[in-house]
Amino acid sequence: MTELPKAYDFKAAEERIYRWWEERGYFAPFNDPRKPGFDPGKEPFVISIPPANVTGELHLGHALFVSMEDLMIRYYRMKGYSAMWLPGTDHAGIATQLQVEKALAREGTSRAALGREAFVQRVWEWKHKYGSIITSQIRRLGASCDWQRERFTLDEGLSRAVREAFVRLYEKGLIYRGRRMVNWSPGLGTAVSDLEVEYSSEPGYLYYFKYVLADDPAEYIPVATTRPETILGDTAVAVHPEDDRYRKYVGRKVLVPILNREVPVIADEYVDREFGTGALKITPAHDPNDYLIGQRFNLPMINILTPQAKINENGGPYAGQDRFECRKKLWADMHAAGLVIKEEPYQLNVPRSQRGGEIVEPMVSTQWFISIKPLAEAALEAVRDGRIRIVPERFTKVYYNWLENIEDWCISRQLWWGHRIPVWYCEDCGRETVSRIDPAVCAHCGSAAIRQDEDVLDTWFSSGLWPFSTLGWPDETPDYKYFFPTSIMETGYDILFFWVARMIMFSLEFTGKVPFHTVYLHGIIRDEHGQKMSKTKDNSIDPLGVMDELGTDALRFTLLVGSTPGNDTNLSIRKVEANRNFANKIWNAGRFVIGALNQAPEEPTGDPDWTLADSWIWARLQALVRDVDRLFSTYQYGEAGRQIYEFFWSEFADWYLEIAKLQLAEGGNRAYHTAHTLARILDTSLRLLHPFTPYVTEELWGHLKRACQEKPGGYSPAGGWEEALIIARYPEPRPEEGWEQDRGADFQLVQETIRAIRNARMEKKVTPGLRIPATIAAGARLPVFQLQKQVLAALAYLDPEQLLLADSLAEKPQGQLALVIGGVEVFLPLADLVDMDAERERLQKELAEVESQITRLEELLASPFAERAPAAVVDKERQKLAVYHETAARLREQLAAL
RNA sequence: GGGCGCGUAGCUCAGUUGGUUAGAGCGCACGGUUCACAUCCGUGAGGUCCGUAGGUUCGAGCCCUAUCGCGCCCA
Repeated sequence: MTELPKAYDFKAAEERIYRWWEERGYFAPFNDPRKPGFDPGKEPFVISIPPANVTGELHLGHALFVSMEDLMIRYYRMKGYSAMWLPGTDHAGIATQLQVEKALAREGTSRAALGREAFVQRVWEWKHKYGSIITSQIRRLGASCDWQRERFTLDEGLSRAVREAFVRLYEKGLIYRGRRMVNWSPGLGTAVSDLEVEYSSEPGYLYYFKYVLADDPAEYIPVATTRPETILGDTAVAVHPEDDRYRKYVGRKVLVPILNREVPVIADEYVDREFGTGALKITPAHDPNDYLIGQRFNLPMINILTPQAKINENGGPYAGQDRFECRKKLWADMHAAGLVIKEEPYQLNVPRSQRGGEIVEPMVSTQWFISIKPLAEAALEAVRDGRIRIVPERFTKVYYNWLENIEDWCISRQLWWGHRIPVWYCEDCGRETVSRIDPAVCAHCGSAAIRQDEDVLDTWFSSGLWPFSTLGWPDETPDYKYFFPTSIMETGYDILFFWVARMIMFSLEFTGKVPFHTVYLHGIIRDEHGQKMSKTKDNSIDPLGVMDELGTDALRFTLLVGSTPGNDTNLSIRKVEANRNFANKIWNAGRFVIGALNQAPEEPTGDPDWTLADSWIWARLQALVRDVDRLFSTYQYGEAGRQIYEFFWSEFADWYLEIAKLQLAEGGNRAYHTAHTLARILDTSLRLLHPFTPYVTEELWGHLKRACQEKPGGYSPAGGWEEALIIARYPEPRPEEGWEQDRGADFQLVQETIRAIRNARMEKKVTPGLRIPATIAAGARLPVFQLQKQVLAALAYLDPEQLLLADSLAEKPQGQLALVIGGVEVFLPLADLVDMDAERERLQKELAEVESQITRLEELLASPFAERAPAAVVDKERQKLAVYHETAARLREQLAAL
């Protein structure tokens, strides 16, 4: 028999429990294809973790997805599935490379100085040193991942998968290298994909200037631009073919300002006559739309920028200047040359790099691309035909929309950290060798003078293979055969395109299967007032600090219960505090139950004779189990958590525990069966709660189990105790037995009576703790009240000696406070406290309220409602009306008696 | 320009397939040293029916239309 501490000490418990779970092997699937006795017929439940950046640090986004996925995996594990949650990290090409470069800069050296090989070596060292920080932080959240199966995108196996995928796509002609417009990040010195660019609305200017006709210096076409420096790369001026203002110029030449290069005036439908001057300068090398027009008209592309976004030799006098410096200088020179018309303030749509936020330049560059349309088609079909379901459903539309309008994906990055592109160029014959294993010679001419492409692949390319590459693909490993396709992909809606869509495309392409049957999308965590958390706003919450302060369970429960599918969640410390209190509530209710068990009789002395409270709490528990089951099956995890919370605190702790105290005090058979009920309700509650708050429930469950086992008298559940709560069976719903409604109604009446008396005591300022007399006229409910006399007396603070129960009273007690609860009347002799006038007023007010309800219901029942609505609904209203009638009658009697 | 979400108590949010004048936590007011818990217990106030206006229906916070405000995604 151990004394539990008064408050739940999560600090002492969490680490110990986590270690114990892991050591005992509970995180591994119980049915493991790598182990003897494996049964391929048992259904697995599998989640692959969204890989965290290997150099990242835990933030609330991690905390949310880890909590969600752990909730799912624990639930299905307890439901008896062979649950497997595969953890891992990705190499986060840009982020990691930047971190290491920063470190190098502090040491006074640089990537360039080190050279490629040494640099990559350095990054690996970095990874080995810091790479486990994020995973250890994920562990702190209680994540029951199968760490034996942990993967990293640059692992040998996953690298092989990347290689295989690349080669297959290349051989199918779906990967190509080309000179095309890409988004260029000057600071990073690499191309980025369309998705990695964010557009922000910022104030700027629209610059109006003159494009002078080559053959007539007196004439000009007015043109407007937001980026004057791109004038240097102009190769045409375009106007709308039906624009009368400019039609006459089409086919003639104009002079590029300052450079005086001759460029044609062309006519194209694309030009918006309303915008600016209605004439458009065309810079095919530095604007995506101009690029398309350039191709249509076969215009030359003049690149004016270096990779660092300085003006190159094509910029004439401006060569060597930074892009923004050039903007100013060029414009000043045009001013001086009389070419400027005006500037006006204009709201720009500035493309910025998702990482770092610098302005991205559209630039023509040679890169590798995937022809994505054929893959997209298959991915669309998989969702359309229901093989994959997206939760919440509205995101399917977003998914369709993106895939239907998808552009080829630029997959090469000018970085060193990542999967190097497996293409070798021959210096002799000039052709490409693409190979699964590094070639020694050119596949075409046999020359040894080959060199590998310098670039690496977009990190998302390897992430796209994640659900199957982590299971051994391209090999048909036992893991792959059993665990793939996985079950649910749980992640944020912000990476639906980046990751989810690409996994689906790749999986269908390479494995022929969908990677998962369900996509569950969660939202973003914001601060208390819905603001996005950011370092600059100083409103971010550090999950590690919260866990230190308030416990992991509190944080998890807050995130889980506070979020609904697909919606953002506002988090505040106050909420976490409230849930820390909940964890403590669980703990203390558990302490009470365990204490009760310790003192309870060893053996029953007879069959159970269930009290009203016993029946009620049991019925409520079973209803809860049914609700939770239903809610889990529809992904309403938050609602499930709320309902368990509500049950545990407001019903079990607030009511049943209080009544149990009385029942335990009776001793004997009643005490035995009460303790038994307490144990069963607590056990079931802990099971229900475990996926939400794993630590406190596991800890307490262990104590409960021990306390039960110390008693020989059968306090344990029918099926016996499992080793640990994490692998215990989740409560299964069972149908109602028929008695629940009536017993529930009886108990509710008792509750209402107690509340009414408490309220009256409060209003009349009766000394707390003073036991007062009472008379109750319960009518037909008399038997219920007779049985509940003790409960009533205890919870409403009545004097049991002076608690009179009757079905009706021949004469109303005089000068007493009278309460009406349905057909039940309660009289409290608070003579010196009762002001008759005030009483009359109170009763009249109550009566008026009840009468208005009666009128409302009578009208309702006289309306078409009575015939049109289902009988059960009508019946419910009729019963309500009957109760109101009774209440009104009692109130009138009392008024008359005053 | 297209699409989506949100707008419910002072604050932050829940609200099963529409069933009948809505709930929680925090906050607030008042009262509590009852042997599980002050990280607590009890009582209460607070929404003139759920942004606004219409509509469908016997019945709408939940469905439809329009409109206002806030936010997001895509172009």
